Amino acid sequence: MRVTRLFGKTTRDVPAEADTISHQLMLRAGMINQLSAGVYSYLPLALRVLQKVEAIIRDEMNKAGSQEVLMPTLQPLELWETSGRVKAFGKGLFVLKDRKDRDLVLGPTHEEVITTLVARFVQSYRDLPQMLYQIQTKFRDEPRPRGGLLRVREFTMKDLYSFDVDEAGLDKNYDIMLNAYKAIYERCGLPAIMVEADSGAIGGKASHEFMLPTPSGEDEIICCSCGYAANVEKATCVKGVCLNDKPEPLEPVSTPGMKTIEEVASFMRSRPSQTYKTLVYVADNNIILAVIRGDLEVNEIKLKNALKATDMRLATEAEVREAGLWPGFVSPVAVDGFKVVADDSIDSGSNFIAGGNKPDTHFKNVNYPRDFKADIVTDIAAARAGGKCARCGGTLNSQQGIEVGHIFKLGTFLSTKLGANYNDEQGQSHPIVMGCYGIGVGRLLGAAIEQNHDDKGIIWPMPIAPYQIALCPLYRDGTPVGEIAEKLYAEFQASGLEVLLDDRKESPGIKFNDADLIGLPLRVTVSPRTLEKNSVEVKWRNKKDSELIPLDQVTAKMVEWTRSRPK
RNA sequence: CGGGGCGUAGCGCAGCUUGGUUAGCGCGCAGCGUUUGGGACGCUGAGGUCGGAGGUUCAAAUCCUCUCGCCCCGACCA
Repeated sequence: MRVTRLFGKTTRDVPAEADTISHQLMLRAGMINQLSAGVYSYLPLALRVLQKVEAIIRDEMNKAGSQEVLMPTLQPLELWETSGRVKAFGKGLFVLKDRKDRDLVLGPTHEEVITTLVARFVQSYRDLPQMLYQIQTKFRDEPRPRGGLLRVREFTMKDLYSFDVDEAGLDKNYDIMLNAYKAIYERCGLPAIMVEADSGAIGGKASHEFMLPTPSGEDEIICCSCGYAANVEKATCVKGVCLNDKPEPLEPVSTPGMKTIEEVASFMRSRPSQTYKTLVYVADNNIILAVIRGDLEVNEIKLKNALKATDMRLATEAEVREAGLWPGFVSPVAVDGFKVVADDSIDSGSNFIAGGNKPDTHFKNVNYPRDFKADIVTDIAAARAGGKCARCGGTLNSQQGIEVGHIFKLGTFLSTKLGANYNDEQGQSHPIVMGCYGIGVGRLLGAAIEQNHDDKGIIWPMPIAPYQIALCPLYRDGTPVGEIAEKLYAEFQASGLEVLLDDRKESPGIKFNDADLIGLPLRVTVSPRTLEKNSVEVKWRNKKDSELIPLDQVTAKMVEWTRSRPK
């Protein structure tokens, strides 16, 4: 492609709407254009990247034994009512009416459609297992699209679904997919970390996310040198054991004005880890108490899952008072009528300090289960960097990342609802066991740039770069620069290289800056200076130095370099 | 949904407080000339319903009301 013909223009100024680096660079490089909030056009440079990523995905999906299909974007709302997921998606569903006033949704995902499809064509265990995928546009009315391509309302997604006769089959296919995913990111030149993930209220028994580590990512990953890695939403850590003396009698203590754990602990000459913290939440319109050791924090996602709540938030101070509780002195002791969820740290010691459930009062020597009851005791604590790894005891680290893939073991809840069953050898009917596996292709593009850029622009990994080589002739009248550049351009293309020829009559500065901005992995400069030595200058985008390569060797070298270098 | 900000040429912005000629500037764009290894320069030129509607006024980019859109923080995000 010639730059003079390429649709899209680079700009020097950063468009005001862009805050995120990848967003800014894509706009400046002329790759995308915003039509409305979270809705973008992809210009040729961006589309080439998307297509390269898709080609890698297709190859890996096919190799894994799955088949490609294409399902409708327009889906009857009724189907979603049958699956019971209208509420789960809530306002995220784009709903519209057709001319006959029937409700339709723009598909935010395709579990419902594919399960219906599979129910139609699978009757017997002989028809299983099956893996089907598509690469298709999804619509989700996000409350707040942001970060350019990182969170949008219309996006391309690869979604694959597995169908098996039993859990063992699912486990096997899940493993196959997990390895295919690793291969995809590897081949894209984008090292992703696989982490344990929360599967949400609807998810099945296991779920993993693939994260591209980058400081600007909005997800936090907790990881350990032993290989443990989990989304902070899901991560666990060792809570340790505290003083475990003989239980003393429960005793109220006057603690005037002391509301925080720190105040109370220091007043009582104790430590936060010797206290209980009690938080008040509203879950599906009911007041609930969450109890946890004072030195730990509640992980609200774990709490929400423990309660199987669809909606949960901290209670306001007014709601706390209205419930007859005293902010700062709330306690599971001497209280009645609330559901209590306790972290399993509550019995990691003895003689804890807890709220008194009346003003300016705490209890000391609180012991579980002697002094209070909990309806649920489970892990609701937030893991954090610096904590101890539950697997190996090592110290946990944390890093930020962008979620670029998510796989779930769904189980049978959808096949049961939608009637996707098979008959076994005995003629008995069973629900099909499902898994689903998604990659956000557009987000991967944004995340790739977040991870691979410098102050000059994008630095594409070779496998997904829109072109492999930027060919920059520095024209000067009376020199053969133009002629030789054209010859190289033809030669490169004939050798199967993807090359972008900057045939503009612009100054070297403009060409170099634009080349850096667009970020093709290799730059080949032809100038009077290099021709004096019968050579061209070749430079890697991610390296400082360049080298001169003789004209008669450069094509062969480029073929070699575009194949062998990972970046 | 709560909080904050912004809509003026393709892009980045000024002008608005205190209403008053043909609404400016930089980049980009078109033409001509001089330049050419890290965003050159000169001259000439094109390009605007000032987001939209209504109102106040002799007069509105500017004041008032309503409305639409976009961005950021939070909530939310199977």
